[in-house]
Amino acid sequence: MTETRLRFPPSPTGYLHIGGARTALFNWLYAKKTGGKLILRIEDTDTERSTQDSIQGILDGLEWLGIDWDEGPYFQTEYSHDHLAAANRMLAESHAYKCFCTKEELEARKEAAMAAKQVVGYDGTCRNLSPEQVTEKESAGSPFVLRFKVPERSGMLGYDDKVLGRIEINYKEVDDFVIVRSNGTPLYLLCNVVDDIRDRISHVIRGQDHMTNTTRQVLLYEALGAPLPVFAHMPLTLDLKKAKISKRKHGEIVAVHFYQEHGFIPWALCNFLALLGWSPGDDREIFSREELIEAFSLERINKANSIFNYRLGDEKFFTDPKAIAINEHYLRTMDIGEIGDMVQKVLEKEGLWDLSYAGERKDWYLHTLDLTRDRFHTLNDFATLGRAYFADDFQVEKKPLEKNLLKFPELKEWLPQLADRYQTLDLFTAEETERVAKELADEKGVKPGVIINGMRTVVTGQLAGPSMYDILMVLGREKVVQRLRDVSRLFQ
RNA sequence: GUCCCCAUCGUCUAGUCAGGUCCAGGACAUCGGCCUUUCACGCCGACAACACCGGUUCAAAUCCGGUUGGGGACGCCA
Repeated sequence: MTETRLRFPPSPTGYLHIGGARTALFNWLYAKKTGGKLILRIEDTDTERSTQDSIQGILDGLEWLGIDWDEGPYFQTEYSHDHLAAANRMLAESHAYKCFCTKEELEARKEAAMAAKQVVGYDGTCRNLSPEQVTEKESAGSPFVLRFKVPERSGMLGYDDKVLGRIEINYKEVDDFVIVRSNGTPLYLLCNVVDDIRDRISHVIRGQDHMTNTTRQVLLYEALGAPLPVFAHMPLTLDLKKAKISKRKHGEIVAVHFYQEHGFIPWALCNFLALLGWSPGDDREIFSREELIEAFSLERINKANSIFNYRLGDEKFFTDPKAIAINEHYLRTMDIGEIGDMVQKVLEKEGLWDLSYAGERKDWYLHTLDLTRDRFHTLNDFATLGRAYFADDFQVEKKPLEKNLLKFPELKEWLPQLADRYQTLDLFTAEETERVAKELADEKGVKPGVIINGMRTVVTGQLAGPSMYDILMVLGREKVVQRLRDVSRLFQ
């Protein structure tokens, strides 16, 4: 069997979004699965909208996700010679013809067809121009485009789709499409096929929104005398209103960098994306890289579109709850060293990173992450909810402040007293600090919870957290005493 | 409007090709409980779906037809 060759061909007209990332992921998975190659090709023939920033954004996004490629990036504009050669060959072999219809004429005819509720498509006006007529128009300087000449055949035009099965359409439904613009530049339908042939692409995995393109491209392959690749059209990812997700309509929430900025673990996002439109056939939902590659197959890609269940304006569920759940799973179960590397970037960005965390305090650093990660949802939480572990300027949240502190005014006196006792403790251990805290509660005639929760609020700013005495050990006597003594500032 | 594709819990899905083991399984979310003198994690439990109509069959979520619904495409964008 010859090598499988797949490609991811983004057009650099914006950031990488999750739909594109998912397409890239599926292609990557299949390439890995079959021991083949993934080719990255930047389809930048839309010079109006392509930008350098976008190219960089796509590259960065793929790198962050861990989707690597074997060849490229190739740039489509660098192969325009190939595209034009193919177009000229088709013209010479009567697979294409010059069309002199102007945009205005086409527009008028289209509207007329719409009004008359007829099929909207090119009517073939220039298809049967005689050589003399063509020469005449050309010498008159009339601009022209090149149109593909759809064969006059009865019956059906089709292909076998790996996920959808046989797809067919009647030849008469396909109108003659433009392959080269009047300014001489080739169009997507053509470039894409020419490049896929040159790059020896064996499998084309793309969204179902390309299905009509595929039927027309089948004709192009035929005209160019090239064998058809295997086609697999993935279901689309829809928004809550069941519209195709797009950068323009959905903005940040569908951008890969949004997840990076919100503290997602890259592989967690890949894992989530893989489950959107594919399943292994059993109950597994969490996959390592190797497991996913092993389990993946084109046949198990779903036919039906899926909905990206994002939520806007929800603090905890800022995106699809399942994506967050998967992220949490990795956050709690991954090797703490790997988590440490990822959190380092977050802390650096927030100005909370200390070089000693990678040196003499590394054990402390990793222990702290391990202690707190069970309650967190994203990597960013270490710098926000967990800020008190790395800095003194943390915020005391309103809810615990009112519930655990202001409600008990006596704590203004008691907590500094506790600080004094901690200060003079022979051994600052979990057992000792617990004993002393309970002792104080006993003396004051309150439940230990009053002291403990007040202490938690002052020391971490949070309502929830790990075992109080574990926290004290991580923070160390000095910080604990200092924060407890300073409690009066919160009673202002 | 025309063509193409699709249709199982709120969401992601298993089951459909080889009809019975499915009064439909898992996950997320939600709700309840256990655990925890915090909150989570974890564990246990509950709620919740075969779009509709007809046909084939002893038997249909599964096969066939239709209806409805949803999506996509209809560019000198990619």
